[in-house]
Amino acid sequence: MLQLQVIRENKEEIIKALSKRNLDASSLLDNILQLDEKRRAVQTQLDAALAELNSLSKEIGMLFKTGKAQEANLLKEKTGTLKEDSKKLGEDLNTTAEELQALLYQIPNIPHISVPAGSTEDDNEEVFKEGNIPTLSGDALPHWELAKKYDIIDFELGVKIAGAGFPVYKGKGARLQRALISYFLDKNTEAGYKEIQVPHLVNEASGYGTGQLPDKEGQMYHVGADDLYLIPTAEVPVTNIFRNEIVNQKDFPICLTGYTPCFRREAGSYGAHVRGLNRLHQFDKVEIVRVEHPSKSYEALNGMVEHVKEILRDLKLPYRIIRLCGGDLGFTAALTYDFEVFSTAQDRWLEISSVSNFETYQANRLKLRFKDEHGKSQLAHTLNGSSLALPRVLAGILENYQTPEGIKIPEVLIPYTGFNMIN
RNA sequence: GGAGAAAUGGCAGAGUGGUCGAAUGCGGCAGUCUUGAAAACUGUUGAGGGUCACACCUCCGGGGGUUCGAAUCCCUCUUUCUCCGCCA
Repeated sequence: MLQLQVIRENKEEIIKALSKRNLDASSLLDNILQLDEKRRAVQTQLDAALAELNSLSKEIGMLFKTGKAQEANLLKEKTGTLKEDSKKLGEDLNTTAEELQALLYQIPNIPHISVPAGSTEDDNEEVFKEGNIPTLSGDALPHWELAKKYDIIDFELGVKIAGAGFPVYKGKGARLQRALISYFLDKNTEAGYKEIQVPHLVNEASGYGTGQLPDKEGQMYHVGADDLYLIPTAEVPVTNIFRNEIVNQKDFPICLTGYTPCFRREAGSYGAHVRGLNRLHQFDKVEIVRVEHPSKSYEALNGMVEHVKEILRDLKLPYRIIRLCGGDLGFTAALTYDFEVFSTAQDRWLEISSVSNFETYQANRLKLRFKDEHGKSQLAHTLNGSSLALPRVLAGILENYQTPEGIKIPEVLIPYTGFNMIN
């Protein structure tokens, strides 16, 4: 959420920046500024009424204390209309503030200066590419065929138990997945991220804190009886650790990593591109989250990008990094780098990580602040990234590491799997 | 699930209708002293709105009510603790 004060002072710049998202925010911002002005005017009136009421009350108290009950009772009568007024003003203030809030929730984050203009993923900018794309024999299979061939992932069984998009991992498939999780967590821990385990269901306030609500309401599974949401990413519970917190500046950088399953309804996305592990309702992910001083957040973002690179180098997977264009950029992000692994057998790139800086957008919703050197509280910056999303890494490994004899296991994973071949 | 108790500032903990945004202790910050540190002493130290700056307003778990006046009384929700039951 953008800060009102920033909107007040930079309306034109914001409109211009948001046009990169193909959004014309001018009338929205005008409405906001108008409501903001109204809100402050009503607040001023209410404050004045309350101030008078307060001083009358004090006076009455004094009069009673000194035994002048008659005078006190006279004053009492004067409070009636003041109370009525302040009640009305209070109601007016509440509705105005709510309307204002609802509008503020509709504005996405301002794209970073480096974000390219554009409307679809075709306008994203490739910024880095590394790794060798293996040449596979002609009978190379996509991962869903390999999964069947070696009996390591059972999609049909998942359908029986839950539905499409809930695969069952079996035997060496399950073990490989667990190995990846452990490896990622170890790698992140070595890089200074503190491992934590968090709830997999979150309340509404948390959903608003990181911006999934109200923007992506329909994308999350909702448990109606308890009014909780299944997390679509660990970002939500992990970042919400800091909701309503004022952290110590000395604690920066705050670096956390956590493994969670992720649940996404993925309403409306069906078709050939979602076969196999490509798009699931439930999948595993290891996430890294950082809370940073505003002056350090882009340095931190680059650090996170380098970290994910290193993991992919370790796994010897061919990948590229793209900078998302304005049209593809997530609602809450200022700048996002996506990592994509080339899946040889499918002949396409699969997104396996998304690393973003949210600047103060989430922090403003979360009320996540820190005390600066002058003792003033300021909004912190939040960042996060996947390191990594499991299914597509798994797909990439299965497809790129397949041989006529079976699927080889990347060397760094062998200590975790205990085997070096799926056959 | 049943019965009871509680929720106050970073933490601990007072405060049962008026001058309480809130005693006191610890912690934090600044200073004095010291070669330096510790100790001791002194001062300072919640958040938000509002203002050029003041004034002023709001907040004692959330919401509502009583009252001229609520941290304090009432209702309700949530959470925590104790006991009982059940249970991975």
